[in-house]
Amino acid sequence: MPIALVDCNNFYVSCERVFNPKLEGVPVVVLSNNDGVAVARSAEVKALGINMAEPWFKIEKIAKKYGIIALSSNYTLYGDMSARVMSTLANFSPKQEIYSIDECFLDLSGFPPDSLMAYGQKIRQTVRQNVGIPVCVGIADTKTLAKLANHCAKKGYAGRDGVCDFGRFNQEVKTKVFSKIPAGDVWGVGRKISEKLLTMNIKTVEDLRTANPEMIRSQFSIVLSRTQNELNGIPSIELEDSGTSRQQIMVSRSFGTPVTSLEGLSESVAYYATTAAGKLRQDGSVASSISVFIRTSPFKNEEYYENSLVVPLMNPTDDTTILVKAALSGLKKIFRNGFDYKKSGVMLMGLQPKDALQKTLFDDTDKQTKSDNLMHVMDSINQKMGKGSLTIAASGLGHGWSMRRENKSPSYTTDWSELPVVR
DNA sequence: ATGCTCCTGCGAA
DNA sequence: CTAACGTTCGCAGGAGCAT
Repeated sequence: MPIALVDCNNFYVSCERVFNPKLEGVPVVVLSNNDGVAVARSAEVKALGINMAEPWFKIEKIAKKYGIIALSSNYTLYGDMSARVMSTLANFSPKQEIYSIDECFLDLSGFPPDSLMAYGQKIRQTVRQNVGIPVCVGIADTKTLAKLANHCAKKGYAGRDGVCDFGRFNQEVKTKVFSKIPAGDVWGVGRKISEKLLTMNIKTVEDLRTANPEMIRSQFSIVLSRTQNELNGIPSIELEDSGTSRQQIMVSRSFGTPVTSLEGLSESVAYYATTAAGKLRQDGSVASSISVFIRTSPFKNEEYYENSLVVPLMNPTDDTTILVKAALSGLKKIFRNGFDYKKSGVMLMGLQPKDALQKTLFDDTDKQTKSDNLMHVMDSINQKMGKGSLTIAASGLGHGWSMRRENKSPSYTTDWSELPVVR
């Protein structure tokens, strides 16, 4: 019955610290793409009152004063570190659900209940030793409670040394702990729902747990009902097998500098469609439609414009050239002159496994084989020579729109050419 | 009435 | 130099459409 939620502490910051010990003990933030907002903060930065998703230009003044080190995000590095953490954790349970880049659930059914604290410690020490990343462990009978236990472990509320097992608490102790935690800290309760809960005088986790279930179901949704069940120890969210492939692929970026022309937008859209098609082939899937969107900045005091369009594909495909053409045809229809565009993107939808693809009347086997060969060559060249070595002409070469990354660390684990030279 | 597909809103990391 | 505010994914529920 027990489930563990293992979550890496300040994951991106911790990744950077593994390779640069000078970052230890000093305030560090990692910024999002385009150096836009803070997406990871060290404990020292959190202590300064800097929030998640705080824009960098607002942090910058404080940063100078306190010597905050700001790093551009390096997703290649974090992805590789994540894979190492996850494979280490896989050894601790026959069933693992990788929930995000920095956390996973482990099924601990059948483990002796009184040994779980020690097991949690073992997990922490092993990950720290093998990968160098600090983690916290929360253990409870449902996924929602395991998340909450992890929250407690991180805050040091209850539990010791980064591990918290609710199985050791009786209801009285749980009530005491739950009464101190805001309802908004519960997994599945975001800004909107916690605001609405507050108007009903539901402030804490304990308030939510003991609220009238019929009222929760009628005033909110089936999702919050399940969350409430889980807070009461009734499992209502299944542990999923990782390995089920995703249902959509999204590639979008904000621009470093605004784009006004159709040509500029076309380059970006072609580039994103190319990237998305690569991911699609990696998954071994084909897409049956592609959606394209563009938008201006929602923050500027100018007229806002955003639009999107879904372009259906006659035959589901993983061919870059077809996907790029479709995306560009959609872009042409939604483009309006006279705007400063700040972002564009592409989404592949209706994904299905390529091998299960139904043959249609329009199928041309010879053409299909040629396309597959071309895509294979494209993928292997990009694999050998580095991402973006070979793209289609429509994506251009200048990339004046591409994002800012002023302070990126080297891709230590995945790119030889970025390793520092040692003499 | 019933069953779809599409779109939007919300949440999470 | 100024201005500058992320990305990707799943799910639920309602709208709109066809039958």
